[in-house]
Amino acid sequence: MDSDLAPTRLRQLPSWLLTQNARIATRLVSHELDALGAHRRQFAVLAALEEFGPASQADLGRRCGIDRSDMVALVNDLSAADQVDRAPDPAGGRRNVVTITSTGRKRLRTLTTRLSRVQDELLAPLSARERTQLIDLLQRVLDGQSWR
Amino acid sequence: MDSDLAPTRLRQLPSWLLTQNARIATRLVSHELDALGAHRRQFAVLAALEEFGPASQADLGRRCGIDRSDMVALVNDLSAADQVDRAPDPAGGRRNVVTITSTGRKRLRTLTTRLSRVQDELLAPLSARERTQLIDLLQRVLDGQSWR
DNA sequence: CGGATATCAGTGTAACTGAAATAA
DNA sequence: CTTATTTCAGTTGCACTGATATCC
Repeated sequence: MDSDLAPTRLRQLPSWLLTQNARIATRLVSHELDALGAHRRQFAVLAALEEFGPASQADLGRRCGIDRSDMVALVNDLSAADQVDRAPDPAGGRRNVVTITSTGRKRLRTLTTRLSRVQDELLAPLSARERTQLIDLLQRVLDGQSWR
Repeated sequence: MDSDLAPTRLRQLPSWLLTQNARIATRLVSHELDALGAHRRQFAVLAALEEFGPASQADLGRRCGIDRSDMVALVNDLSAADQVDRAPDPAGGRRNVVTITSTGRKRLRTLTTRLSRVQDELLAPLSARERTQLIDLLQRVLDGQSWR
């Protein structure tokens, strides 16, 4: 695809621009992570665990924008790779407590550096000032949406 | 999800912001189009046909960022709904010529007004000036990528 | 009884891969 | 033979729905 060949109606439609940008971002990121056998959502979960400490699967889902029902398999995989521990919450309930392991922290560090390289590639057309501007605008659009 | 609860590592990661914004944009758009039995990519194809005139399926794919192999079923559906005509190119080759019909133009007009309402909803947190800024930044990031 | 959670089964869409067939 | 196109078959990741089970 050559996006400069796209119809004006699409090129000026925010929802289309967002999905197309997301598409190329996903492609760049996935390709980068492929070499490590890692997935985008695993990074999100590990980042949430490191920043906020142990959490339930439902919390992780809310924080990362991942459905709780998808979180099950996600935590299964991370747990199988010893990047997180999953244990029933001693406080009771059905709740699990998911904790990042030292292996998980190491993995997170690796993924972080890899991903930051990809961001540079993705945002190459923009100046540093424009990049922070874009980040700010995207955060505000996202924060403006309430759902469920 | 409450995006303001997301880890800093995610909230400042452009690729994550793009995919999350794309997700909510897709949800808003799809929900709006559901009532009409329409799909997002149908709008893209119709828009391309109206702006550039009859085109091959491969051209449509390049213009709209849709894989040629997915374009087959897409044109099948549009054709079944009499929104486009598909005929072998008299110039020869395997190429088809896809043409928008008057039904298709009417459909495109309906979809356009519906979609512009959704954009307002999506970009509600931004001023008019910020919206054009966002559009500009997204266009430039997209244009900066060359692939295949 | 709610209310929150975890889990499972299944669906739909989009994006993509790879190969075959067609025709200049 | 090369190239572009259309088409088909299949895979993957992701988002989502709905139901069930568990626990306070």
